[in-house]
Amino acid sequence: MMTPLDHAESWLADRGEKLTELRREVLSHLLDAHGPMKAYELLTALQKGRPGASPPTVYRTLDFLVGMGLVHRIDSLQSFVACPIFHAPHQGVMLVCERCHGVEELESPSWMETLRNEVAATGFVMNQHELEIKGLCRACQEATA
Amino acid sequence: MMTPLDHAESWLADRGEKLTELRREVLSHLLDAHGPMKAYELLTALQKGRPGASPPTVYRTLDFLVGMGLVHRIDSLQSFVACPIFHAPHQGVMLVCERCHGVEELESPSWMETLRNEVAATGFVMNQHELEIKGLCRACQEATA
DNA sequence: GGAAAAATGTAATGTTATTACATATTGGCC
DNA sequence: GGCCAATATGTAATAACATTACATTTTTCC
Repeated sequence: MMTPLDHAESWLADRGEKLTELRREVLSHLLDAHGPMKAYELLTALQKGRPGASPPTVYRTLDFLVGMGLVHRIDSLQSFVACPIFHAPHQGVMLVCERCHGVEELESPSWMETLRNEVAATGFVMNQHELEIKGLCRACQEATA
Repeated sequence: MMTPLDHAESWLADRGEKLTELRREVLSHLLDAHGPMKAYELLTALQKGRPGASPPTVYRTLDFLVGMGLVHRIDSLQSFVACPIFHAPHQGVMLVCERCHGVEELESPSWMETLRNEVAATGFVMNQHELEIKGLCRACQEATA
């Protein structure tokens, strides 16, 4: 049985990087959360087993994981979420629920190419396709109704 | 000649709100900047003529202007930009240059409806259509090349 | 002109993120 | 094994961003 952490490890190995113990812990917390976590929430969690953990500990590790595509930063929530689909490079679209702050990730939807073309028509070149779309997830629509 | 500030004033009047002196100053600074400004940059600018200005002064005013659609918050830059098109309600797409941090606003592009429909197909309802797309603006592409 | 609502002032604090430098760990090479 | 360089982590301080709570002033409207 291949766990998400195992996947992450081989994903990194393919790129010449290592899943160190610290990185493993951080990613593990994010995976367990099943949703976005704040940097300082992660810090508190880390400090349970690692008394010396400090902000740079967390931010450096997050920078690495985000750079490798294992974690996404959600700007509008100032939070971080484990990427559920890191078996391949992908273009993520984040659906951010404004009520519960849950995040669903849509992989490479069909309109991405249209979007890219129309943006390019203005002379602007998209680098990064992490779009955040805000709204209400299904559960919160039902709860609100 | 109808200045942007005059437009803003009548836009607010139509909605039963006022462009007070403080709001006018903040919006004026944002318009002059021709690009995104940080909250504390605005604060420093305000303090020139208003010694008592403090963080709440700025954040409250920005909240108001954002709420009225005269200003957009750019989450990825933690900055605020005057909206160039507040003559009508619109769906903004922000093209954020990763090099110069300039922001161009695209009004209601044609793929918006497709996007909305495809997102809706997942059970998620979009509330707010302020998308941020990161990349390189034309000028920075040329400078880099 | 007086009460209620809206806007602004003021002080303190909370939250998020970075800088700069020290130490430890790993991996290659002889 | 012993050394060097590169990578990773530890540590202290501080910078940058944002909110809370409450006081005061200004405006609105009867």
